[in-house]
Amino acid sequence: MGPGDLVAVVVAPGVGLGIAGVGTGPPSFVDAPHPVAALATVATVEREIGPRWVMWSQATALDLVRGGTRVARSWDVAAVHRLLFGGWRADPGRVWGRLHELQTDDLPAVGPVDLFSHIADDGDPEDPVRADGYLRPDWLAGDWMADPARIARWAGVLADVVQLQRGAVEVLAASDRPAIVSTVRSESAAELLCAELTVDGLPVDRAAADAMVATYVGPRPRSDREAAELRAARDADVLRHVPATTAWDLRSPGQVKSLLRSVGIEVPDTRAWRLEAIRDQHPLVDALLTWRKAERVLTTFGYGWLDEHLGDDGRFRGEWSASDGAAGRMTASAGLHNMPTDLRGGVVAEAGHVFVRADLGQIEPRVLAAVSGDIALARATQADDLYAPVATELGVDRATAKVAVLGAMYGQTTGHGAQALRGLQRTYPVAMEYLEAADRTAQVGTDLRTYGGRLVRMGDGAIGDLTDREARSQAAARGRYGRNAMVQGAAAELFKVWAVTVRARGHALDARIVLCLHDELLVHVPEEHGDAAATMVDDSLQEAAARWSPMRAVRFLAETTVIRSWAEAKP
DNA sequence: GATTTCACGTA
DNA sequence: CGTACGTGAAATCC
Repeated sequence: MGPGDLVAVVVAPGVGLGIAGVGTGPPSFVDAPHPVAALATVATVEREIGPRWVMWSQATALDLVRGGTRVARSWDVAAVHRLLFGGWRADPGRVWGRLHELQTDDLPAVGPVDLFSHIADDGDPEDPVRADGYLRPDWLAGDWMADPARIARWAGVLADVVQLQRGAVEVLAASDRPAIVSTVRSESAAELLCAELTVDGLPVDRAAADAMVATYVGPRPRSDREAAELRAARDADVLRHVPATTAWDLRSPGQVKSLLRSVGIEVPDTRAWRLEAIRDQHPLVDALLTWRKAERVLTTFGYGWLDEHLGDDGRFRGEWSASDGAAGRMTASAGLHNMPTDLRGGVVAEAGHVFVRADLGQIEPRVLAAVSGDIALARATQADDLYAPVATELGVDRATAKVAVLGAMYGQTTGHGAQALRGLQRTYPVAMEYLEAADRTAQVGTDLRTYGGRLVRMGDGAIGDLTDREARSQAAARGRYGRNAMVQGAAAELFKVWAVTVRARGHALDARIVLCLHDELLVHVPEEHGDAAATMVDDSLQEAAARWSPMRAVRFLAETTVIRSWAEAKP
């Protein structure tokens, strides 16, 4: 065994490990009932050899990290499955079935009688593979942990699966997506990073966070009764603008609409941007908008939110996914990705530490230049502000150029951007044709594949009975979805290469990524290494771009600052 | 009780 | 009739 060789590992907490070299011999069981002792084996192999660990999914990485063992490299079977076949579900039964070209729409399940019961009963129960070729549902449900022989066998199944995946990746690489080979590595490492983010959490200063919340909803109520009184007082602040003849519920959009009608304001809905436009029309509107802001903080990002997710160790925790949605972006729960910017003052580096905060500048148009191979647009990426040269080329002002470029990537076809769009088609025909080809492909329901090789499935939409108008509208929506997924997806791929490069290079400085936000990284580092870490983050972007980008000529840049609180970042 | 709608936060 | 996501409360559907 040598560095980078594939080694399959399965973790049965409290029982032991199954380990199998891929293509190098029979699987084995490591008997170590104590979780730390079990994982010490992984740690030793990691240190002495440094293989690429094959895992079924991020769940294994979580087991390892929670046991105090972190590994550098992996092959995450679930992540690779999502790349190859799209969608989100990537449990072992589905992965196995798909690789063996079995029907996976309705997988056999454990439990009461089902269509497969007659098959499930025959064959050797110690064989994870049934007579019909599917994996045994009881094994999938956890019976693989029943004894050492099964655990070892389960590692063997994983090793077989990765051989098949490797074959599928090579076929795809040889046909039209050479980048898939490196995407497999970066997406797998992103799963490791997500496991670490989930376990480590984000540094949040409880007192500072409480103070941020207090500016919107006042100090923490001392009792439920006080909370109810404060709530009533906030409601009354809005309702004093109307006669007290009706008991309006401000939390009900329907009633708010009626409430507005009672003062002569007619709106199709009560969304904030719509009310913002008529803020001066009646004092009620202004009061309502202020109330909404406080209500949002109170219900979603208030004291309850902090109590639920902020640990006594000063770390705020959510669960992280490395590739969600159509485009394969990272997602996080517990509101980590939609925390209002106004509350970022609660995110504070620990004593003796600082944050390095870095965000990619104008990532989507730069990525578009790269994946489409548009030489003219690549030339524009040389500028710090890409929209400036685009505006010059088009003979329009910067704002118009920006709206046009964003509109092209999002599929906007109306409004002021429409005129400039024709200029874009003249000046950057390769990039625009790339977007339009994606649009056309998606419109007819054909699957797409991003530059990095992720399958974007288009087949899921309902076809049903539609009027011509509805059908056209749905086709157009699919077109926008498809063209955006190609850009957003490629941007997510580059972002993850950057993030996992920072993860790897950061070790020497004790720098840890604590937040990923689509185009932004927050890195926590001992303060004496702050400047060095900032340089490392910038260097990592150049390294990532060199590895990822199909075009050397495309320039990527990050704005990087050393800060103590996330609020110090420019908005 | 589960699902959908509306609303709003981030990129 | 630009995109993607997560969350909470009310409305709606079993």
